[in-house]
Amino acid sequence: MARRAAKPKVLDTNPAIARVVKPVDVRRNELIDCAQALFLTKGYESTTVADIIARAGVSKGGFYHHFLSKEDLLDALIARMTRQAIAQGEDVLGDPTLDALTKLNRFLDRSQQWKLQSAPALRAIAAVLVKPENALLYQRMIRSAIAAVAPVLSRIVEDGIREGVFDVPDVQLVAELLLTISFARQEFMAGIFAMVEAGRMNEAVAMLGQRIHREEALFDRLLGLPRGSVHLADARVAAKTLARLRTGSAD
Amino acid sequence: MARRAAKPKVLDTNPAIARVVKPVDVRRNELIDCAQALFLTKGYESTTVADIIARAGVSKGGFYHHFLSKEDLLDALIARMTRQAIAQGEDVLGDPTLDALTKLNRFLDRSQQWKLQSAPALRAIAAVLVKPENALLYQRMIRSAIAAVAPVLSRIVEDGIREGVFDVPDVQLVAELLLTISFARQEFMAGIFAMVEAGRMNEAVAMLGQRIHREEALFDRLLGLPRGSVHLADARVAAKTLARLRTGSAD
DNA sequence: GTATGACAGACCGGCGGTCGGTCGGCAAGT
DNA sequence: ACTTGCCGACCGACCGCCGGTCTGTCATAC
Repeated sequence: MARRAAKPKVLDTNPAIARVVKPVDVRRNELIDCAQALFLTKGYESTTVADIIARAGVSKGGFYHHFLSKEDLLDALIARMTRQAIAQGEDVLGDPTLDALTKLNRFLDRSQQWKLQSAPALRAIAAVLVKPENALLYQRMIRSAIAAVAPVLSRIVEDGIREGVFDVPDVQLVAELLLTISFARQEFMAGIFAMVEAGRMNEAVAMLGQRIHREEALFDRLLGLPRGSVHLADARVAAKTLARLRTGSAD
Repeated sequence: MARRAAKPKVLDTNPAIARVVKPVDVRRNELIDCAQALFLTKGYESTTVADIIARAGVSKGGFYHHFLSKEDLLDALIARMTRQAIAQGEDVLGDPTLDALTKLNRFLDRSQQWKLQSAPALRAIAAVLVKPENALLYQRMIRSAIAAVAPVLSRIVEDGIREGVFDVPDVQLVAELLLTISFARQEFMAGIFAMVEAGRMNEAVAMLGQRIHREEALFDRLLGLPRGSVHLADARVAAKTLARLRTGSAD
């Protein structure tokens, strides 16, 4: 029997499955939601568009009506994540009464807070993201985040220079470096999480604390600040979060 | 006609195509050679194993006899490149009469020399590597290179600390940062190359020179050295290389 | 009613990977 | 020196699956 014989003459007449029509934004976001959940658990390459549409309850045609390709969906996902990320923490920047160093520290504290409260999710995400097969996903996220946040950081640094407190040779470069360090921390954290799950809690806490202090020193240096100016994160709080993480893990 | 009917009863009897047998190392390296050439021109994803075997004159079966998968071949390629990279420049490190700063500068100078003499190839490679579809290739190369070179750099930095000249909070972290900066330069260079090809040579030279000076300042700072200690690259030489690149480009 | 756009799903080409089969070259037996 | 036998390098038809296309259908707005 030839393959092409079964031309779609009459289809979609199945009354059991009702066709649901939704506003474009809703459908788009539903698809992005599903994709996000799948990408961050199975990885980008391993997730097929069949997986996505199955979870979203949409057909292939529906999918490609909203997105040009699988990668186009990834773009949309990254864009949404980036938008959400920069939305929070804009208020800190707007306050003109704050000096640059305070702004920076508040900014760092803010992101620390956010990381803590979403630590369980981040643990899983970090584990997936570090896997080599997700290089594309990883790179896109980081580049997009850097592109979005670097200008914000640059503003703060420029303020600091104007105030005569910061001293940096290249604002843009330093801002990107600071962010690069922050993202490199993700790989470090993947190791820490592994350690915690292996039961070597004390060791993990010690390493994390040390890392934080050393990164702070690096930040100070890069920004031309006296030692102890930048406050990256509280080591005790971080330790507590790790402890909470351990009890929360299912395996 | 059913698909499976054409079972391979008798095959490979075509006398026109002789079967060539080669030593394993030779074949493996031939395949890696072809893959390298293709990956660095077409990109990793766009290169199919059909492309590779066509170029190498080997069958599918031959390919999978030597490699477990396309990614396994990539691993082998990266490993070979890394091996070659660390092979050169080992002599600098071995010289015990040199102080750490001199070693570092020689090390940087050495890699600068290498980059200059292979500039045309690097231009093409940079253009391909920066494309998002090659994220895997890019990430693997960088990670492998960092993993290989970081210990070498760390050694130098540790020597410098022992000499009381360098002052860094975290040797490993700083070494990785230095390398990260160096690799981030590749993206910067892609922009410079584009500028050169657009005919804005003066602008490109100026930007490159500025970048070099600023990176040097950053290196000094990260290593706790007085300004002007680290000599990354000669701006004039770099400018000349750019000029040579322009005439050498085919388009 | 009718135009429009959201959605359905059979289909396609091509990809990475598999598998039964083939044959060159070396070494042991004579 | 000639045959034989074996091993592993090599072959290529085939497979399953995946991203993407295309024809066709239906809900909704006007």
